[in-house]
Amino acid sequence: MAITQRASIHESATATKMRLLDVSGRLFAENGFDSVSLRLITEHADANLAAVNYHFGSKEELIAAVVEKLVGPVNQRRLTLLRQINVDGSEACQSIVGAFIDPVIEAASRGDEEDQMYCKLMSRCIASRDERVTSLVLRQFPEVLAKFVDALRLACPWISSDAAHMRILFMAGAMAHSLFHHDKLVIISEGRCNISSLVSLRDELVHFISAGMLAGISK
Amino acid sequence: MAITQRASIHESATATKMRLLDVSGRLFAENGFDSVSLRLITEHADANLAAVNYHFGSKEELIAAVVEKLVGPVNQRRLTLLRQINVDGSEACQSIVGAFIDPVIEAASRGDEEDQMYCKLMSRCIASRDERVTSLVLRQFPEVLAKFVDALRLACPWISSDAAHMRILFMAGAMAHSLFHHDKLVIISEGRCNISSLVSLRDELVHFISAGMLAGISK
DNA sequence: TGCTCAATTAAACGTTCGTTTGAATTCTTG
DNA sequence: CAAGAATTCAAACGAACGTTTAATTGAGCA
Repeated sequence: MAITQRASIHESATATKMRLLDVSGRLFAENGFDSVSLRLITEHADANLAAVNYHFGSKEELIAAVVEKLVGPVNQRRLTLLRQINVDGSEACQSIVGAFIDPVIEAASRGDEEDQMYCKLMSRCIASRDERVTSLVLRQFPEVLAKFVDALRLACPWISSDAAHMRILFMAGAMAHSLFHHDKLVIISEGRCNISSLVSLRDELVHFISAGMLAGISK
Repeated sequence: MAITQRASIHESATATKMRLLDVSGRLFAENGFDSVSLRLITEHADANLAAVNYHFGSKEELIAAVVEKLVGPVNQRRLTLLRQINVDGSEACQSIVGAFIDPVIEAASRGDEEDQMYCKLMSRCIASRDERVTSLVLRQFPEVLAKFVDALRLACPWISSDAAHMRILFMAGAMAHSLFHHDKLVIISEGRCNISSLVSLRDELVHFISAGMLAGISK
C-alpha cells in the first residue's frame, strides 16, 4: 500500500524543502499556524501544493519541523550560557536572566531578515496555547526549567522551590509577550513610548526581571 | 433584501443566547477561538446550528461578545482600584500591580465554575496573537495603559516614559502567561513545584512584578 | 380563535482546507 | 546514453467549516 520510496525518510535537504521551511516560518510568525494554508505557503515558496506533504508528510510535521528548528538551538544556547555563569557573583541574577533571554535576541539579530519575524515566531512557540505546539516546546523545557531553577536558587537561596518555578514562568511570559507586542506599544501609547531597538527592550527586560528575581521573602 | 426583523438588534437576552455565550466562553478558553466550531458550540449548548448566526450575526461577533463581556468589566475594575490608591505611600507599587492583576483573580474566583476556564480565556484575550481578538482587547487598552503608566511614574519618578510603558507590557505578559500555564508547571517540573491555589500564584506574581517595577536606573 | 412575530429547526449551499493520486518531469548513476 | 529513483505537477477527493434559507413552532395579544 505505502510506496517504499515515499515512506522512506527524506534526509536530503533539497532547495524546495528549505524554501518551504523558511517561507512557512515567516508566514506562521505573522499569521499563526492555523490561519496559514498550505496553498499560501507553497505559493510563496514557488512550489507545488503537494510539496509540503511530499517533503514533510503533513502540515503538522511541517509545523513541528519549523518549531524544533527554531526552539532547539535556542534552548541549547541557554544551557551553554548558563554553564558559564559564576552563580556566586553579585550580578548572578542578571547573568541568569540574560542566559534565558539573550539566545532569543541573538537568534533574532543573526539573520539578515528583520528581527520582527523571528521574535514573533519565537513568541508564538513559547506562549502558544495550541496543544500541538506546546507539546513540542514543552518537550525540551523540563530540562531548561530545572537548570534555571537550580541556578536561581543557588544565586538566591531564600527563594522557595515553588517561587523559583513561578518566577521562571513569569520571566518566560514577560519575554514572550513583550517580544511579540512591543511594536504595537508605540501605537497603543499614542506616541508616548518609542522603543528604539530590540537591544533596548532586552536591556530593560533583563533589568526588570532581575529585580523581580531578587525580590525577598514576601511578608 | 435584508429582512427587517432579522436586521434589528437582538437586545432581549434569551436563555439560548446566554447559554451560547457561556458555553462558547468555556470552549474558547480550552481550545482557542478558531478550533471551536459553531457545531460544537451549539451542540454543547443544546441549540440549533443556526442559533449563533441568528443571535449574534456571525461567529466573529460571537467572539467579540465573549471577549468584551470578559475584558470590559476587568478593565473598569482596574481603573476603579487604581483611583483608590495613594501613590505617595511606600507600598504604592504593590498596590498598582495589584490593581492590574486582582480584577482578573477576582473575576476568576467569582463564579461557581472552576477558575481554570476564566483564567485561560482571559489569557487568550490578553496574549492573543490573532488580530481579530487583539483589535478588540486593544480598543480598551490605551486608556488603561496610560493610567497605569502615569501611576507608575508618580510612584517611581526615576522611571522614564519608555521604561514605564515596557514594564506595563512585562507585567501583562507575566500575568497572562502564568495564569494560562501555571497548571502545567507541576507536570513540567516533575513534581518539584506545586502551586496550591490561584491566590498563592497571585501573591508571588505581585511580589515579583512589584520588585521589577521598583528597579532603579539601569547603569 | 386567529394573527403576529420572535425563536427554533432541518437542510442545504458554497468555500476552503489538508491530503491523495498518478502521470510528467528532472536528476542521478552505472 | 539509458534505466531508475527522486521530485514536481495538475487535478481531484472528502471532510469540515460558516452561513443562508425556508418551513415550523410557540407564546402573547386583539
